Amino acid sequence: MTNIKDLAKMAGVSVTTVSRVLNNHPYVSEEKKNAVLEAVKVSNYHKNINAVHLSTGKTLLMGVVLPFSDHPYFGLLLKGIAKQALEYNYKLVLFQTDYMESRELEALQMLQQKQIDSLIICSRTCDLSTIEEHLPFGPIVLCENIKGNEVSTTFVNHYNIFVEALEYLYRKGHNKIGYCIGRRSGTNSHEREMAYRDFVKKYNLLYKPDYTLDECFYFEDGDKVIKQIQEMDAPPTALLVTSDQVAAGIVTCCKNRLISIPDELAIIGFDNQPIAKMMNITTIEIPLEDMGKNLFLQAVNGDLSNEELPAKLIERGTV
Amino acid sequence: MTNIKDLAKMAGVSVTTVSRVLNNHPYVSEEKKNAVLEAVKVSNYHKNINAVHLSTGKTLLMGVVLPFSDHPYFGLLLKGIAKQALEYNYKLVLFQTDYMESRELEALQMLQQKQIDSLIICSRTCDLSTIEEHLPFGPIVLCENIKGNEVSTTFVNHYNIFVEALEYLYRKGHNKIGYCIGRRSGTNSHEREMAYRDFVKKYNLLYKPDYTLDECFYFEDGDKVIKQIQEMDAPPTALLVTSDQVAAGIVTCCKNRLISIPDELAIIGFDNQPIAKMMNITTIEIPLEDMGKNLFLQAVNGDLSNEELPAKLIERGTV
DNA sequence: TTGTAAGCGTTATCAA
DNA sequence: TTGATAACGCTTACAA
Repeated sequence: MTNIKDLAKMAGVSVTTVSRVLNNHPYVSEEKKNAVLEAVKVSNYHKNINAVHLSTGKTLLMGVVLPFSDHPYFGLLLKGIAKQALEYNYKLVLFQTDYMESRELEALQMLQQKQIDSLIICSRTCDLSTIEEHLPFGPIVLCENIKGNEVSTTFVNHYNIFVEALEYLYRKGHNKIGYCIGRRSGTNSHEREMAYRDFVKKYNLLYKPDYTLDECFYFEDGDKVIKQIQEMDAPPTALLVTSDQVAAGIVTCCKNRLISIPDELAIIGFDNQPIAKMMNITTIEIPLEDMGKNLFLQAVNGDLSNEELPAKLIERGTV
Repeated sequence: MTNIKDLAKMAGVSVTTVSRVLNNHPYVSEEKKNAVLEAVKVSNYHKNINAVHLSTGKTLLMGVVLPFSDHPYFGLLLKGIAKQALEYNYKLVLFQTDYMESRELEALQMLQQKQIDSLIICSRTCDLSTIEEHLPFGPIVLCENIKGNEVSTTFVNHYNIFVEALEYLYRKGHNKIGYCIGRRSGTNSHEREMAYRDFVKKYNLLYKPDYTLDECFYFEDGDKVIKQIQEMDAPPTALLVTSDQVAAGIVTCCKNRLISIPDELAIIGFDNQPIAKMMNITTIEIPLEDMGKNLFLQAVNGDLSNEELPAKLIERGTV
């Protein structure tokens, strides 16, 4: 495998000159430049990027931590990140964690080892303190509502969104409202629970623990939700579903079982994914792609900021 | 940032000894080992992995090229790859191409530059000759039915699968059969078209170009399919749909429009994703996760092989 | 069991 | 405009 030294010999110049040509630096005569370029061509030369990294201390690699790569929520977020990455000439290193802390630690370790320049954590399992410990090694940005810390964040306000959606359902006459989430832990889930509890308190409703349905990630989980609801003696009349896929699954299942929507059960989805539009599902639009873009920018620039992006209720046919 | 030299000084040993300790090599006295470990701890030392890469010529990084990261087909494939990667202590570098050749070339370039050790291309846009040109720089494996070449491949036989499915529908009394695919180009699509044409010829059926519906990727594309079908003067009575998501979208759309399945329209999906089970869709099971695993193994080991994995018809309620 | 020193392939500093 | 040469931080013969 030819290297820069070989090129220098072939072109009859110094390695410095070769490096200059390779990196488009000024102060190289046209003549020598062509000689180098010619040598590159005939030798089929390619830079060893690892040497570049070692020398420059940069990798143009950004890590992205997410629990599942096969979920549309993260798919969309990733899309936004990837778009910016392309523009900035960065490559992405994916860490699919399945919510296992050990996988997150691997990503943090790669940051320490300078294998990646910075890290975006789309959904976190490890402690915030663990994150902070790794901050000296490079920018880490989070996708959750945390402010005034050392970490940059981009997020939507899930508390406000939840309150807004609950109030909307309440105005429509519902007072038995349940909600579906992915996992119970995590900042987002915590915010939602707070919102729900505050809502229940405000209107003097009964707080029922089983109105909170967890482990709802995919379309097919809709089945499970309906099953669980039907076993209750006082099932909710409306459901806040934090994923359009799950909402779509619920709607489908209801059609199969001849449960009328929204009469017997009202549904509000989340994200405003294409599937929600197709199935005419009322949903909360989350600007996932924009969030991805913003996360990337925070990560490359390494500047500390906490940015809230707006969400919006989209009224359709399931409420 | 402390380096191996600093550690050596701190522990009162040579850099070699430090390196030995760091890599668990034998022939280090317990005493010196502890001294080094202590130095590592107090200095909060972390290897610069780029130096390791430069020195060893390896990166433990594998590239994965796929068109969309937000599609369940590739999600499942990726899952299989990721599982093996974990076991082999490899990290994955993701290249989301949106079927743009330039993105594929970026991946190939990273292979040339030794930034990744090997490359898995889940779906290809560039020429096979382009792939072959890059083979000297590291293993490249493909997920399509190509044999006897320089490249390793793992695939299912889409020709046979299609024939089998078409025959099955024919036996069930269908002779106006259409099919939905993603893109028209690519080895898989080509195989399917061949199978379809051969089937049509075998049974002396009329070949109708508009029975081939392309750009079907997601659930929401089901709508489009039904719309297109309904505009035909002689619409197909059965559809082979190369993605369970799209099949599910079609089934959903049919329910909305009171088109009876399978009486008015029979559907066969592909992949046997969870959504197919939930919606009781007859489908062809493709061992995507296993394929992912196999692709990874071929890529790490760098041995040349072409492996066909079996697919299986799963009879459910849509035919 | 330990250490010296020569790579690995770049970039960057400095002098010419 | 050019070129020596010293980093960058690690691994690994080879010698002791």
